[in-house]
Amino acid sequence: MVQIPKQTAPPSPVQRPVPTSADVARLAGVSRATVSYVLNNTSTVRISEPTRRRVHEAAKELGYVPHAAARSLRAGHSRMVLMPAPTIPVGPLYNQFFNDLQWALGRLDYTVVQYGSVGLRGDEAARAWAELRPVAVLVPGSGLGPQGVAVLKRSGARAVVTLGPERVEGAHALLMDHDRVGHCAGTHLVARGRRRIGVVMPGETGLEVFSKPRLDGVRRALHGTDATVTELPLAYEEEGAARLAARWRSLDLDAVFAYSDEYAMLLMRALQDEGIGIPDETAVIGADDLMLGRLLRPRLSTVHIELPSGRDLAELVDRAVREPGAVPETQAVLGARVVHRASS
Amino acid sequence: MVQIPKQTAPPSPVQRPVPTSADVARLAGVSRATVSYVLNNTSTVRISEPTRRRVHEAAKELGYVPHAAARSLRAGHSRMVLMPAPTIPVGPLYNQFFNDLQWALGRLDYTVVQYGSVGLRGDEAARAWAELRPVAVLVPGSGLGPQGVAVLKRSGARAVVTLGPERVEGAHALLMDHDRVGHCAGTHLVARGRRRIGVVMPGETGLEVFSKPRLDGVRRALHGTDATVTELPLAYEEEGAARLAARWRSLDLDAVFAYSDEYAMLLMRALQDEGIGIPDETAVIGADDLMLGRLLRPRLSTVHIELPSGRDLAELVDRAVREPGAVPETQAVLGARVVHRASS
DNA sequence: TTGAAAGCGGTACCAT
DNA sequence: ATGGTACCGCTTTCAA
Repeated sequence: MVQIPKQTAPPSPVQRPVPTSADVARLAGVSRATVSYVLNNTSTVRISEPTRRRVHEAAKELGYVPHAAARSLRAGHSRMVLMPAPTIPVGPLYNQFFNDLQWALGRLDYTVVQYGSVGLRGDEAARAWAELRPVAVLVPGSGLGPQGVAVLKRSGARAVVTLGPERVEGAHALLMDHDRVGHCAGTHLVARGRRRIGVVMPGETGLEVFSKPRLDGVRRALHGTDATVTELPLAYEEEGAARLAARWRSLDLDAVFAYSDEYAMLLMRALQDEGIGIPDETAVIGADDLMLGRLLRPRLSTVHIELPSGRDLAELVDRAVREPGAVPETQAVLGARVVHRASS
Repeated sequence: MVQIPKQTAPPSPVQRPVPTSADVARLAGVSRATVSYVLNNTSTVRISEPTRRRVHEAAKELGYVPHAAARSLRAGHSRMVLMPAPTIPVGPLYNQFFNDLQWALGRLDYTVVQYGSVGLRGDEAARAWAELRPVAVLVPGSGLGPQGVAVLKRSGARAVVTLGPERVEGAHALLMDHDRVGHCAGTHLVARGRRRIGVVMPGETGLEVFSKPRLDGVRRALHGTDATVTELPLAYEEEGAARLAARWRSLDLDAVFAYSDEYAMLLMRALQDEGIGIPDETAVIGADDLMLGRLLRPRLSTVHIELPSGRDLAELVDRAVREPGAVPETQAVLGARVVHRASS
């Protein structure tokens, strides 16, 4: 072999063309049809064993990999389930759910693809997704309107499922109404005799999708009682929490629903540093039932959120794909229950 | 194979066929070529304004959305950057990094797709990715071998970038060696006069990718000193932590590197419940520099990890795509530095 | 300014 | 048991 100093190395070492089934056919001395039959194990056609071997060998030698786009173009459909990748910080709860879902859909022979749609919103995004011709689209959060659903369906999506606060015309809906989370928390605090209830509203953008309904839920729980709600804007940083804690007594609250366990931890620490007794002076309850709540002292009361199982959702998707004409199902799937610990 | 007559009346509302550019052409009374010119704003060709309008109107009326697969099939390439979706629980650090990256690649007009490859491993997975003919593939973690890289390149990927502990032949490498994290922690603890150092090894499967190098890093830091390392297997649950804490004094350790801030919190709580003084009796240091560390008392020392900026990685990808022949770059990109707080 | 037609990589009919 | 070939939807010469 000739030694070539790396400096003079050609900028483009022969960029071999990507092998196609035609190349495999040529090398194996058969037709493209035969290659297709062999590599797909087509059962409607018999190929002799020697031929099969030659094809397989040729394919392996060339490093042949079929072209998914060409295949699905010809087939007129794909098994791709598309989900927009979340753009907001998303907790371990969702990650777990998503992994389950992915696994379950994989079992049903679907391919899950998370599509990064940064900067696109609403129907623009729907168009971008539609270009990929997914067989199903799962859309967390709100932001997809009936028009978006229509675009997707017209472009061949056999199932559109929203995972969010409200149903959208034409799409299946897994209602995940965070109102219920707030309602749980509110009901609990009232039942514990609390009357002046603060509700943390996180400052991070994008979280309003969750925080607003949770707040509304608290309000709903308090309806008909003499309890009051105070909104407490709070960024996820120590200083803000400290400032809030410093004026805490002037707020005259006897309880707070801290949006999530993480915000609860932030606030609890600030309150404790300020010498405010938990739960005596102020009860605190979080949400999400994360491990960290159990590690706080006092142990953090929380709202445990139950997401649908990945398997269930996968089955819904599969059903919808097989029966695209069916009336869209709508089911409330967000379970919420209080886990009472020491902080409330 | 049995032919299914298309006329079989579906129980569903008429499943209209997906509109194609031919449909648009027909409705607008022009050729498909013209449609393509208009919708793509092809600058090499002039189309009269009235025609443009008719085409746009027809497209809108039909709800036409171009078929990405057909397009890239014809074009011979795509702008898709593929990343396998992480299967292991991944922290806020990675999520942040990924969002940045996605945004930065979006700016460069790439489309980022996270591919759910559950159950596939190694070169099997590489094949599945290759079927999508992405222009670039970013692979976090180990698990992709030189063969996998070859498969991807042969199928047209112009850039393969690994984000992991070691470089892989043929691929660009962003070395994220967690050894350095452990090394930081170890060095710090030794400098603080600690000599009998425990290292938490998390029980969750999949985390060995990180925990092993971190352990090795601690070992490396202690090399040449008289300090000793003790591995401490620990699942992420209270009971395990309590059991570990119960036998803590018998372990005779004066410091512990707790793998991450979250494990540190778990362990710290258990140690404190056991009455073990932190940092006097045992120093504790975590990693990841999460907010929660600042909220613990004593405040948690930690190793701050610096991932490459999404923009940098995006630029690397773009460079690699434009210059596919270039020698693969290898750069260490994982920054680690101790944030000293009160727990050590 | 517009249209006809070739062809991207596969698949599945219909012959042979 | 195989091969020929017509598509799938789109872009892009080349001609008109």
